[in-house]
Amino acid sequence: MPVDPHSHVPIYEQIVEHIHGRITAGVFRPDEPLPSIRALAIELLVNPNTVQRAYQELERQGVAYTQKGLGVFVAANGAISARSMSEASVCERFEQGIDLARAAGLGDPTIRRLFDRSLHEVRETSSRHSTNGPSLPGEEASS
Amino acid sequence: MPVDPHSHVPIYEQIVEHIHGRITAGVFRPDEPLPSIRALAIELLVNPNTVQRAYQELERQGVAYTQKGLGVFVAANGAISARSMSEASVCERFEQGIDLARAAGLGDPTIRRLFDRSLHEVRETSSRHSTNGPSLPGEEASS
Amino acid sequence: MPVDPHSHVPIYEQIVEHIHGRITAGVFRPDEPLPSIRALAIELLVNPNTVQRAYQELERQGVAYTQKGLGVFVAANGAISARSMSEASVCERFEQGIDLARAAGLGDPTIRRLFDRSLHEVRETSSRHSTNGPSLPGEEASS
Amino acid sequence: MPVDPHSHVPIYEQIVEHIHGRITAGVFRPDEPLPSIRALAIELLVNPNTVQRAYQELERQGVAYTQKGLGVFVAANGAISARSMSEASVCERFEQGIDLARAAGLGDPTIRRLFDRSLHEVRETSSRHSTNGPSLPGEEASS
DNA sequence: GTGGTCTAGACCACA
DNA sequence: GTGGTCTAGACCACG
Repeated sequence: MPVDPHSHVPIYEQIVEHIHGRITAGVFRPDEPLPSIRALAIELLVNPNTVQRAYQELERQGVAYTQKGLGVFVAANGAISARSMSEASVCERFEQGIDLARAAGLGDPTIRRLFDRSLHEVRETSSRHSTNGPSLPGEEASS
Repeated sequence: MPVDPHSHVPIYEQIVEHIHGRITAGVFRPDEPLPSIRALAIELLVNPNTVQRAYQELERQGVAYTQKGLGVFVAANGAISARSMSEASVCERFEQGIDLARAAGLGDPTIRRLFDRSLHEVRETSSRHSTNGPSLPGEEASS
Repeated sequence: MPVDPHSHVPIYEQIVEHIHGRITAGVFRPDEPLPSIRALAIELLVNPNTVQRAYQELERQGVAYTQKGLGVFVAANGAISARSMSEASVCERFEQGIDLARAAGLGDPTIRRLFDRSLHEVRETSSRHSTNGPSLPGEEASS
Repeated sequence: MPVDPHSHVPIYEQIVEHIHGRITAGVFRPDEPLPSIRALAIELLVNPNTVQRAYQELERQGVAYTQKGLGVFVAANGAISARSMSEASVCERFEQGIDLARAAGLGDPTIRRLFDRSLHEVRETSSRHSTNGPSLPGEEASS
C-alpha cells in the first residue's frame, strides 16, 4: 500500500514521491520505462488519470520523459534528480516535525529522543515494500 | 508564519497543532483563556471561521472548553493532552520522513545524516515566534 | 468563441493563451481576480476541470496565484509575463508558418505577400472578441 | 528536424505538410515516386505506420496515388494541389498568430515587428534540409 | 460561494 | 497496446 487515500497529501503527489523512491532505490533506471499508466493504476488501486497526473509532474520535473505510444521513461539524469528530490521530501518531513517540536518548547535532546524512537518503531512496522536490501545498487554511502 | 497556506495539511489542523504547541510550551495554561477567535484570526492571517473550526476540534479533543460569552479556555488536563498530541504530531512527521527514506533504499546512517542536517538548518531559520524561552515550565525532560 | 474544440491544441492551452491575451490587453490586471473556474467554464462552454487545468498552468508560470476559497488572481508581475508569453505564442505561429514556407522553397517576398494577405483577411473576419479598441491601457507602442 | 514529436499537430499531418513542401519545392515531381514508407520512416525517425497514414491522406487529397507493388507517386496535378495546400498551411499559421496578437490588443505595427523578428530569427536557425535552392522550378512568383 | 482532488468512462493519436 | 485530453459528477477544505 504505497499510497494512502486518507492522507492529506494528494494521491498523485504520493505517487510522485513513490516513483522518486523507486528510482533512487535503483528499481527504475535511466532510459528504462516506468510502469504503464494503466498498469500502475491497477497496482495502486487508483484511477489512471491520477497516475497520469503524477507522471506528468515527473516529466515537468525532468525526472521522466514520454515517448508517444511507447510509454514513460526515466530521464538520463533522472536518478540524480529523483535522489535529491527524495532527500528533499524526507528533510521536509523532518523539518516540519522539528518546527513543531521547537514551537512546543522542546529542546534538541528531547527532539533527538523522539526521532530515535520513531526510527526504531518504523523499523518494526517496516514490512512494507522491502525493496531495500543490503545489496541494491546505488544507495548507502551517499552525499 | 505559524500557518502555511500552501501546506497540504488543512489550516484548521495547523492551528490545532499550533495551540497544542503553545499549551505544551506553557504559553497557554489550564483554566486560562485562549486568544479570542477574532484575535487569533488576525494574528495568523486567517479567516475567523477557520479558527473557530480549530477551537471546535480542540474542544472535541478535551484540550479546551467553551464558556459561553467568556471565551475558550484550556482544560484542566489540557496541558497533558496537548503535550502528548504535540509529540504525536512530531513523531508522525518523523515517521513519514523515515518511511520515505526507507522506501528510497536509504539506510539508517544516511537517514540520521539528513535528520541532523534538518536539525541544524531549522535552527538557523528559527527566528520564528520565539515567544517561548528555553526555561518555561512543563518542557525539557520528556516522557 | 475564444476556444475551438476541434483545434489540435488542447483546450486548456487555448484557455491559457486566451488569459495571457486578456491580461496583455489590460482586461485582467495584477492583483485582480480572474473569472471563477465555474464561471469561465460556463462562458467557454467547457468543463470546469479543463479551466482548472489552465489556471493551474497559469499559476505554474507565475502569471497567477490562488487564494483558497477566494479565487485565482493575476500575479504582481503577471502582466509582464503574460505579455512576453503572448508574444512568444504569436511568434511561434509565425515561425511555424515561415518554416513551412521556406521548406516549400518560397522566398521572403512571397512569404511577406502571404503574411500581408493574412493580415488583411483576419482584419475583416475579426469581429471576434473586439476587446481591442484604440483606447485601451497598456498596449500599442511596445518593445 | 522536419517532424516535431512535441508539437500538438499530429505527426502524420506534419508529414503530409512536409511532402506538400517537397513537392512544391520541386523535389518530388509529378509521376515520380515518393520515398518508400520504410525509407521515409527512417529519415524522419518515425514509425512506418505513421508514414503510411500520411500517404493515405495524400492519396485522399489527390496529391499522390498508389501503384500496388511499385510505390506511391505524385499525381499529375499534385504540384498544383500541393502548392495551394502549402500556402494554406502557411497562412493558417500566420492567421493563428495574428488572431492571438489581436486578442492581446496588439496593433498592426507591433504585429509586423514580431513577424519581421520571426523572419530573421528563422533565417539564422534555417540550416535545415536546404535541398532546395533559390532557383527551383515552380516557386517564387506566387499566385 | 471559491479552488483542489478524485473517479468513471469516453475518444484520439501513435506503435 | 501506449499516453493525452475531455467530460460529468462527486467530495473536501476554505470564506
